[in-house]
Amino acid sequence: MLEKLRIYENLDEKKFLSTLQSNTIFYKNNQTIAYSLGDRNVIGIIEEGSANLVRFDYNGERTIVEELYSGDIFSDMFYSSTNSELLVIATSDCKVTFVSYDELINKAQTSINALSFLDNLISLITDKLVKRNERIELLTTRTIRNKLLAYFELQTKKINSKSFDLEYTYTDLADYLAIDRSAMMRELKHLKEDGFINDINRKITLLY
Amino acid sequence: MLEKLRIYENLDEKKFLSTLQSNTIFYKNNQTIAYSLGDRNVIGIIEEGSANLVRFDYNGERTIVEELYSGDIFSDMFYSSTNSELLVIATSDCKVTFVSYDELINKAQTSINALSFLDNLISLITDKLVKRNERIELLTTRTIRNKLLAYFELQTKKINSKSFDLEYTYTDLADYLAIDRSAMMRELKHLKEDGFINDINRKITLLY
DNA sequence: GTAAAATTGTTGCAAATGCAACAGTTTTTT
DNA sequence: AAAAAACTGTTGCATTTGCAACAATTTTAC
Repeated sequence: MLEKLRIYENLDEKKFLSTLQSNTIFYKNNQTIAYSLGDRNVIGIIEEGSANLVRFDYNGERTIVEELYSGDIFSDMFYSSTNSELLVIATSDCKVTFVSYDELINKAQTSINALSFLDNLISLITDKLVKRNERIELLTTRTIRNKLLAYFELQTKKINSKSFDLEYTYTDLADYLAIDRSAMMRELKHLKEDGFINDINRKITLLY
Repeated sequence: MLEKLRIYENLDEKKFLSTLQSNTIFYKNNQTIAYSLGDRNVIGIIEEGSANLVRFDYNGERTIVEELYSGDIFSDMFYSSTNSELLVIATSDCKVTFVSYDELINKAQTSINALSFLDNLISLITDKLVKRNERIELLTTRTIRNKLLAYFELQTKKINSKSFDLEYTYTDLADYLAIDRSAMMRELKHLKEDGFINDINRKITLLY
């Protein structure tokens, strides 16, 4: 039995979805999830599986903007339309439900389920905002060393321990911190040499 | 007569605020706006005036995280509590109203005003998210030249014109892009020399 | 309207960073 | 089980960037 998704907390999911004109679609791995159906204000919910929100630069280069897992939501509402083209691409077979935000607001007047959904929606959006604020805090430090240390400190603070397992590959971490991978590896070596950290296969320990 | 703030759109502000235990406080310029009153989930609304959300690093250095103007909202909900200390400091005499998010959700079941407020709240939060996404897009480009061009392109796309007036001082722009100011000035000169841009006191024009 | 503070514009220099390239390892695919 | 792909680890080198410092200009405060 699957755990209840955060977006459906405190509400009767079946009843709620039946009152809206929601639609649920299954996608195969690597398929593009077409969610920008002309009209804005549609919210996609990853019910099962995972997907990536990716951006294609003018020169065709691909960047992962956000990794989406079961329970995550995505929407055009969160991205400026002036930016480069964004696509959501399944990274595994997945099940996605779409609901209309406008309809949701209408229904919230009469449906306690819709109101709870709205509450959960705010919680998920503020979570995204928190994550973005964290990332900006990392990106605005000026040196690779500081970026790494800030990232490591953030992780250790989150789990309240001096050690943690890297959730990214080094390649992806370099991407997340927007730095050159080889330069990052070099700095990582310096941090070890200078006794700031320990790194035993993917487990980072802060030594200060 | 003041224009209606976005957060109060489609609702009777007076009636709405009277149903909640909201409180409105006046602050003098440079005063600290204490909003983190132990309990989380309080939303502050800048009714009049302006303020800065600032962070103090471990070494005491001050960074402006967000500039708040009339109509903007702020809340602990949007920031990870593991981060450094955040303060809201008035940058002019201002009037701030605080409402409890939890109370708001409760009231939304019965009050159409509260529901509209919730709708507006989502709109303002997603706006913040859009802005953060934009900033991250700029911060993840690798060179000063690309940061500047990306910023300039974003501005021109927004107003659909090749020219625009800088909304920041150069000092602040360097801060926003997280680059050294003097290095930015140097690169700006190169961009002019190479015919990419024109800069006639604060008015930037893209020449491509 | 004058003084003080902030911003702009510039430069030399040292340090940090990105780039390119490649070998070794691990993971994924077929 | 073999082949392909992705990731890790490393280095030399050129370039970019940050830092420090200062004069000139503009803005703000009293």
